[in-house]
Amino acid sequence: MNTKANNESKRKQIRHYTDSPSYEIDLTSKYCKAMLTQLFNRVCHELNPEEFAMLDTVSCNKNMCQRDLARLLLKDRANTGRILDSLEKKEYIVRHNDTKNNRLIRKVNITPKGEILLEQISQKFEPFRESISKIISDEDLTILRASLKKIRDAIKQIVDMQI
Amino acid sequence: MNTKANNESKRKQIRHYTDSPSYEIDLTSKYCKAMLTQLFNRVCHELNPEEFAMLDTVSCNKNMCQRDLARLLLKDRANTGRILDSLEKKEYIVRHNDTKNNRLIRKVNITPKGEILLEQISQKFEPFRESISKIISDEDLTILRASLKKIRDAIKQIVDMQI
DNA sequence: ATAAGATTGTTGCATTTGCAACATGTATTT
DNA sequence: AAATACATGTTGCAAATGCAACAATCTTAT
Repeated sequence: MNTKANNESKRKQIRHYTDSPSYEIDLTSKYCKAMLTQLFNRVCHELNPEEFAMLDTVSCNKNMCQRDLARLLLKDRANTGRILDSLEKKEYIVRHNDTKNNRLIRKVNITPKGEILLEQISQKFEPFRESISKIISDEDLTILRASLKKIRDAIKQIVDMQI
Repeated sequence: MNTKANNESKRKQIRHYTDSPSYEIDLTSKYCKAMLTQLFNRVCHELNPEEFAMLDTVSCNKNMCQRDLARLLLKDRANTGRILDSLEKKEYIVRHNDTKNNRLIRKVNITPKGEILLEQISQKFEPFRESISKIISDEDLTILRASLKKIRDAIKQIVDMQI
């Protein structure tokens, strides 16, 4: 084969990380995070974006234990517990002890107060959903989501998330 | 119009943040970061992923001042300076004082030692580039990148990044 | 001309995050 | 039965990050 010639040609033509999809995803994620931070600073003083994402996940997944929440959100158990502490203190969630495979766990559920807050915040997001639907077509959005999922699935098989 | 009936129907059907593209991008970015962290732990002890992204950006943008680098990488000036301190101490970059609009600035450039390291790391990334090209078609990758850029551009107009 | 404001980089501090160790209790193995 | 390994959640500490204040210098406004 042409491996040696290939290596020579590759040496000149570096593939930069900053041109990779991974980097663009990271960059875009930073933009999204900056937007969320500013939005919450202006509009919602009850939660920060991390607590909001956790509350939304709790709302979508009833009766889930902390570690499974951590796995969904890709956070470690320690910070998951701390965010839940904060949400519980503000009475947006409740925790109760339960068992899973005969092991003691803490299951989490959203309170009515939490549901109401989530609904209020969801309405404030409406303009952003609309603006995204204006700049990206439905078909492209479908492709975007599918591609992101493919990337996550591929990475899931390579690295161990050990949460 | 049907605004009131519309509101009623929306109240029941909450749009969850965890279903949004923004959330999926954030999640995927966490997967990518986890992969990078594990990869660097195994394979490269000279740099961490943040330093690597900075070095790659410096390599792609000769003679750039620190604040412009911060703007490209979406980091604040403080951390940009700290990462550059580390890279300079390891002799992968050099800084020299210069002026821009008659103001004193520090311009950054990669050293030959830095170029060599970057090339080595780039080659170790090859398997990942290949695996991504296997799971996502070229057309979908083009759409993915374009959509991400559209999202960044839209956010750029809404929020001030003040770096 | 003096004052106010802008640009660049650094420092210090508070918050967040990541990671390892621990406590507790359960399966599994020998 | 004892030992080992696993699952869940918590605690403590180190590292990373974000943010505001500062120093130095230049531009603009009054």
